Amino acid sequence: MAYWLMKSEPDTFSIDDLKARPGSREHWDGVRNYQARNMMRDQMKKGDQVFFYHSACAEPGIAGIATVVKESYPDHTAQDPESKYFDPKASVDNPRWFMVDVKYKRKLKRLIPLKQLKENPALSEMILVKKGSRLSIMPVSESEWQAILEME
DNA sequence: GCCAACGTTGGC
DNA sequence: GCCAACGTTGGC
Repeated sequence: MAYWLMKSEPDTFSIDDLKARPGSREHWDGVRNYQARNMMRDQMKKGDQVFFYHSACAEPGIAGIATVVKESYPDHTAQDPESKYFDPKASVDNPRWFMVDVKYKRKLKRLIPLKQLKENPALSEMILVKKGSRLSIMPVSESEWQAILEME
């Protein structure tokens, strides 16, 4: 089992929104970055654990935990001209973009702010805290996962 | 295959 | 809303 971190803008889709979905599960559509896509498509497995990160908001940080419940399949929003994620280069034969399904597990006891993640020496190598990193999906090592849980 | 121009992310 | 840092696009 692997650990991941996935970013979402809470104004669009927050941890509470995930919890409120039918079955508390949702497909993770809209990823339009190749690095993030490749990890989702090739490496994310059912049962993997995910930190749900709130980005581009007043208080960026880790809000909760989700579980991967369905492995990668084509992101249909890429083929929908009405979608803001529409990609004219995507097709049924060449979907180009993929997504997984995740299920709400729990919220952390408190939101762990990015600021505090940056201050934790155990997390100094985390992609999230590296300058200029914009990856919306990234692997988290087991030691980083544990270190973050200890900050709860 | 280079690289300038453009678009996006996301913290602040 | 600003803007630094990246990623992507497309002309050549």
